[in-house]
Amino acid sequence: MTTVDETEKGPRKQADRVRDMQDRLIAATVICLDRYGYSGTSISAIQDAAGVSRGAILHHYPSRQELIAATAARLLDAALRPTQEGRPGRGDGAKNLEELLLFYWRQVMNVPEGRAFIEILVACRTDEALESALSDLFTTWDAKVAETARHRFAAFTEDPDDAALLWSVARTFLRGLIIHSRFVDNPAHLENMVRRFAALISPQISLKTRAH
Amino acid sequence: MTTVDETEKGPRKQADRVRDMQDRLIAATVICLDRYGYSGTSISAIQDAAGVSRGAILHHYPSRQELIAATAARLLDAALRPTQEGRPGRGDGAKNLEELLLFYWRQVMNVPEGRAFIEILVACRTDEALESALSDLFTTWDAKVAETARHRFAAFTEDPDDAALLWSVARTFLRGLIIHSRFVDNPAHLENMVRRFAALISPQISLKTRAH
DNA sequence: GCAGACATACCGTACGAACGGTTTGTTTTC
DNA sequence: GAAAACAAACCGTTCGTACGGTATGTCTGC
Repeated sequence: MTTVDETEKGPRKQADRVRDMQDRLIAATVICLDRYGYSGTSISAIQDAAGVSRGAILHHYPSRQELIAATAARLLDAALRPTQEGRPGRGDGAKNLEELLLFYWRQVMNVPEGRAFIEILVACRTDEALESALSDLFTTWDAKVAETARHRFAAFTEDPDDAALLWSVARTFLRGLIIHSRFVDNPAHLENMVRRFAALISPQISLKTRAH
Repeated sequence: MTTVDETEKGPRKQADRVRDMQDRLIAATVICLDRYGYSGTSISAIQDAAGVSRGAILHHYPSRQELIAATAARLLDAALRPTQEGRPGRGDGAKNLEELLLFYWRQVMNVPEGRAFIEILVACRTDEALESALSDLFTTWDAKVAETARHRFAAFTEDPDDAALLWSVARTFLRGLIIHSRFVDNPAHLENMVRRFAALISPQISLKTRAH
């Protein structure tokens, strides 16, 4: 009778409970990083945002740093997907580079997940322990994105790696744009900068038509 | 006899003492921001880096935040100068855009002052008080830089503001490159990205020959 | 020109708050 | 009933800030 699936509430399987709790914790961490920054993302803040007790957090992640690292891993994994498979009806699978960059700006970078990840990246620069815990993840992720870019984009130069290089330049620009927001009061101006950058890069790269 | 200027040591004038102390405090703050990040730049850390007492810091700057704000103001003021007047023999007054961007990357952005300023910018996103204390400074500084860019650069479009827009795009990219460093182990690759970006933007902009 | 009043720069300590992490206790699942 | 999941009280440390006291510089009246 315990194996009967109740759709009401209170998941009974332990594996589900663990997954749900960890999802809640990571989601709360993302929200805190976006709202309060890296230093403001204390265990107490995460506790309040997730609506759980202090012990629950430390049970799944023995230290604050491991929770942050797990959050970074999940964010990287999630950011990998819209590149590989265009999510239907969400704006990816754009026909030109301006549409694609605007999609990335609106749906990947300038969202809580993107801003939270930048907080982690900036913190890694001065946090030795966090950096060493994530550096391997970063390099492999970057290589994976480069490989995807090689398949998806075509550059007008002979160098096959140029498309990947240009795509990393584009991501770098979009990340810088998050920081540049402090100088600009009007969000529309930021999108104009995206469009201007797209105009810069468009003559040098072209979207491959989806083959499959 | 008190008006006789001694060049030996021990500044007697109080105004000199104040200036020297504030210089030391701001320099120490820059070092701490670069090394330990925003959250790690505590009063204790600044105290150790400057080699002064705790009370001396709080005397000149009644709170940690005001010291950070004063540091931001000084960094912005210092960053304004190499654009207006090419410092002799330091690499500015470059002949093409690639040289100029590499100069900015090596001598302005990827230095303790540049990295420290990014820490402040990122902190402003989530620190309401710091943001409101600096937002006016940021907008006026950005406008000043744009004005300088309008005079220094010439864009190949009819829009006179396009040069300023492109220059802000370039600065945004260089700032993003500081963050992108986490993904790259080889610093030479970062300079390659600068060169690739310079190649993107070079056909669209041209350096005005210094008239004066 | 100097003595005393005043203002400013600087120092050391103390206190409240918040943090990360541990320990102990309770509930749920198998 | 044993182990895992969760809750809550607790501890040591560190932070920012405030305050009392001291040294140094500056001004004023005679």
